Amino acid sequence: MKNNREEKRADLRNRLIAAAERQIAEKGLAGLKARDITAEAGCALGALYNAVEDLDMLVLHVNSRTLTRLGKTLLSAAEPADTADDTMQALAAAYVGFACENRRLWIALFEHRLPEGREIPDWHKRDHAVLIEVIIPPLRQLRPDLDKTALTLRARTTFAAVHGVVQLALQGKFVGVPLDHLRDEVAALVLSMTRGAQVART
Amino acid sequence: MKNNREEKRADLRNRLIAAAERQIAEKGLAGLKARDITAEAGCALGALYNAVEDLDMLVLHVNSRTLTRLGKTLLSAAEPADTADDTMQALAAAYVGFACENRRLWIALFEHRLPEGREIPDWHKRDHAVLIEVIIPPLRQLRPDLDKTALTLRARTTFAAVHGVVQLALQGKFVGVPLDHLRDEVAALVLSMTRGAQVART
DNA sequence: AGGAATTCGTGAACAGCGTTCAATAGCTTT
DNA sequence: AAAGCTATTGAACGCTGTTCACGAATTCCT
Repeated sequence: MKNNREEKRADLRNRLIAAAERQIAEKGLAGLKARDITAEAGCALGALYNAVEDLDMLVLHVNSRTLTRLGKTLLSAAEPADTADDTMQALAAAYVGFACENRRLWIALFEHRLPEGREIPDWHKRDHAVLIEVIIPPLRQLRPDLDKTALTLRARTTFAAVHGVVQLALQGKFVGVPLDHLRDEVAALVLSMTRGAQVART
Repeated sequence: MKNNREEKRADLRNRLIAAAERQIAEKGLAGLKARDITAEAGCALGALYNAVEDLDMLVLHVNSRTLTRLGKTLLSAAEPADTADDTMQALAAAYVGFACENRRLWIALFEHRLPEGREIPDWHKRDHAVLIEVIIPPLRQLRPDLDKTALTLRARTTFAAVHGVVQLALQGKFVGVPLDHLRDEVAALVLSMTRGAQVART
């Protein structure tokens, strides 16, 4: 029975990730403490470092989970729409909705940073990709003149633009848009980007 | 001679802010340590807490300095241009330039967060205002239909959109635009926003 | 000018943090 | 059933920001 061993190991790992996720959702990334996590997961402090390399890596696992949920939300939001404009709007609206409903977890997604010199592991990078991939199909309709790499580049820019508005608003950074206007402003931004894309062709 | 007292006090304060600024520029916000700052400023550890409320507040002072420099950069970039489109492009380009040349200090501007429940003091909020104010004149030309509050709102959105692209690129967040395409992509975004604004009127 | 009063700088001490590690307990294999 | 290996434990470590009693310096008052 080697299964039992790996089973328990994976179980503890999941309990730790779940506890960390719950605590980030409750108190934010800055309020995440190793001792609280292990207490909630029902293990000793040191066990965390056997199940997972680091606290940072634990956060990355939580973030991957959040990204998976966000990806599903975006994919199902993109489906029913017909025109590229509508799809863009639906994606942006879904993004705003997810960020508002999962505020602290969403903030952790972009607030967290590895200590200088450490590289983000590939398995986590892959989970980010969906954010860009969902934008490419509608963007291709709007900009049939762009080739694949230019399209990817523009998709990143488009994502980042919407993301910036949401981020400054959600972290209450004073220069950010007030929360009750966030949806409308994002919609206006996306509209001007899609309209502008069709006119500009740059 | 009350002057001497306040003079020395202000001098130490400035040395502390300068040391913190230099160290953020060198090692980033995460590498900022109270002991290193006081060592560089030439005072004891405890003196920091007499000159300044907190490490957080020291960072805010550094950020205010950065914002003042950024504000000047933007103001002088906006001046010579004639059309609103050009002004917008000049502002965005100046913003990108400043962020790239003052990378760590610029990142600290948006990475730093006060512990939950603490409010950003007014003197620091005021220093943020310039980021929005420079956008309003050209935006008013593009959108003469909007009233003052709607204009402010749209200015925040416009800023946040550009900001988002720069931020994700500069912190190397993988979904971000590669640094060597940043200038072009921001220019393209601004173009589609200005063109889109003139067409959309929303 | 000189003593009193107030303020300031000092650095050891404290509490809290992430992380490590020798010892212990528990499972797996022979 | 015993040996061998791995996982778990929690005390201990080093580093953090912050505090505070003490001594030095400066200002104020007469």
